[in-house]
Amino acid sequence: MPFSFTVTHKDPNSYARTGSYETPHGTIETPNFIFCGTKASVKGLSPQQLREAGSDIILSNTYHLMLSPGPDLIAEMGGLHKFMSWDGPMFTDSGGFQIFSLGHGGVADEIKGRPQGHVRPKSILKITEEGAAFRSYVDGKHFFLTPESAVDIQRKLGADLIVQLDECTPFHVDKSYTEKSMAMSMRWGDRSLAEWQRGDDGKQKMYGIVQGGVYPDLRKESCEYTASRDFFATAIGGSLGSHKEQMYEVVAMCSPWIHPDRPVHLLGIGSFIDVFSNVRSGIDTFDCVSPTRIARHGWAMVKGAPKERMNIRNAQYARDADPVDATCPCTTCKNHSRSYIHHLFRVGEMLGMQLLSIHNVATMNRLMREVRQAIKTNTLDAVQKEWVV
RNA sequence: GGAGGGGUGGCCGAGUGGUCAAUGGCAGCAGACUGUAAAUCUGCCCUCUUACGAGUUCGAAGGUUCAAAUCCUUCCCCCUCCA
Repeated sequence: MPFSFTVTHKDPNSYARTGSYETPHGTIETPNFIFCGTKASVKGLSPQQLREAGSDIILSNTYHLMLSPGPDLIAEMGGLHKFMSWDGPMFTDSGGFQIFSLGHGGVADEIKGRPQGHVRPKSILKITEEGAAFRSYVDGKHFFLTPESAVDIQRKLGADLIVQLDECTPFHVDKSYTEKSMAMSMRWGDRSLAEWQRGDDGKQKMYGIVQGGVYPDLRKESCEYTASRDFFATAIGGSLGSHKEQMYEVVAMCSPWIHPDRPVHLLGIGSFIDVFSNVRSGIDTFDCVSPTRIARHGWAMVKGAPKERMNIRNAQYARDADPVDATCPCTTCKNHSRSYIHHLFRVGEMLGMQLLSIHNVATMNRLMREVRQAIKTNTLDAVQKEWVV
């Protein structure tokens, strides 16, 4: 049996749990973190470096790979695992997030009403019942992504875990739009599932996505929908609110209604505090661009630091001979000083971004290891205090 | 010796009578970033002030003018070309 999910321990006081998640490319322990390699690359890191930093599973994106190099090319090259030389478990996102982000900007832009003035041409053209029409930001060519084509592309990419197409609903829409959008995502879910079942070769399993914005009744309805269908796993998506507390509420309002035997993924979330909070709502896997993105922007994630991190570009680190985090076992912290990495950022050497990416990836992996251990030993509160001040 | 060009805020470099505390870029100081169109973006960046605002600036010193970085005079310093 190439796929299975087994809950190995349940926290008596919350929905928190540990699990063992088996895929054709290996078994991972949960809760775990899935690193974003959107365009078949976790930016700045080789698969070997990811492994060395303790990573178990990575993710790639249907939309971006559809534009370039195209699913047929990847299939011709032996599939995404072989193409990018990652032999572990792999997840692909469906492109649902791009329906949102290419139409509305990023999460922060959308929630804050896009105050930064930085207008990009919209590259999403139209969303209809049939699917979403895009104009490629690469060459302007038109693409039409449907639930069926999203599954077909993901089949050609060949990740272990794939996702139904959904519309990632923005925050700034009213309830009736959110409800209509959710209903369409459900129909897209059925179509995705039908297309997946039609070509099922036993090598992939599919996630259904919970939508419903910040509304408890809609979230419940969406959870019940995914649970009633033959998805292997559940992902929580869509607008999770305008601030962290609201996000935790939205995830928590799903917990009672999500299929309890299936793995649960929370899409796009990944700070320390977010992991602790959402694990208690039963989240088994997370993914987030933040660890690798903020690394490229000079931020090191640090256990127990104020705001969970330090800005290595700050002048105070120019002559600091200590490692980024003396308690961190990663190769960056074992071999390099804050002073050196600060210097690399100052002069724009890409090694700086790479060293911090290694550190942040290793730190997320350490976090997840400690969270798993904490759940098993019922010490989640104490471990959280070590990580989040 | 002759002819010409130029000296602007840490650097490069606009501006050639008022809308100039002075465009830009770089450097500097901070910040944002959550299913990645992100090695991106934002703010600050003479002094004092939270801000309003005030005070000193455009090689130096005088002068013309209601008003000068911009015009005139002298001086100092740099560069190019011809000898």
